Amino acid sequence: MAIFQRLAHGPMAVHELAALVPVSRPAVSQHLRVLKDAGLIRDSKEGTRRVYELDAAGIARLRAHFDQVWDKALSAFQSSAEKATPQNDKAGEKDDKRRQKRRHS
Amino acid sequence: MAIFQRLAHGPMAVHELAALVPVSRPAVSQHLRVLKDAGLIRDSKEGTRRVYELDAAGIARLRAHFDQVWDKALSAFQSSAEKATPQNDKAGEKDDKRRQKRRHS
DNA sequence: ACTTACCGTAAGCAATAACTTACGGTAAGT
DNA sequence: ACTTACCGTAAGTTATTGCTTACGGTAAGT
Repeated sequence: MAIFQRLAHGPMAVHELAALVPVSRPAVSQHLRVLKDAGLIRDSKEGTRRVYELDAAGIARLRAHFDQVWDKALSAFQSSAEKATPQNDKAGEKDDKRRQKRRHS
Repeated sequence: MAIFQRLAHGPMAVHELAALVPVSRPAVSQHLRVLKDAGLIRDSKEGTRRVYELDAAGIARLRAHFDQVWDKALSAFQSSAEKATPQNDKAGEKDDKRRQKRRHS
């Protein structure tokens, strides 16, 4: 996470990243590897260095996945809440705006 | 996660939940404890049973936190990407990058 | 060509997380 | 009162994660 947040400030090489976190350089490489496998970052060779940067598409994808989880949880929650108290289901519609889905690019 | 998603289908008692996941009942209890400490679920005594259900406010709170992370990452990424390609980057890019070779650390 | 700078991967180890069994405790049925 | 059903917690074990050191490999400077 700390590594990910650091990359949000701009592309960086591995040894620069390693200087900013309290772990060794190979450890940073390993973190970068899982982030890359997850599609959240990309890398490019630049001389003997290897520069990593965020991958906006991958981040958007993960974000959409989480949004789906939250939406499903919240909508199912309120439908079951209505079923539990069938007499007041009119009072349960107060959060219309929260159900409004976020628009992605 | 599997336990959380199950609770999205409606409130449930512990032993019911345990029947749906491939772990023992105490393990489910421990997971529920973590989720409760995180404010994502609530529990209510119902006879000898204990029924758990999602906590909409806690979920919304976590969702907001994640949204903030994504927003920060994507916006920072965009600004740095614009700065990296103000016009055509073939001309001066190599020089610029090489210049900060071992300035740090 | 050799040396330097950077990097990824493998192997081994320590810390942590996740699970199981065992136990005790409360509420309801008989 | 006893029994049954349900549950949380503690203790101990196993699996997973996260890190370090060690090594080899490529690109650039000399």
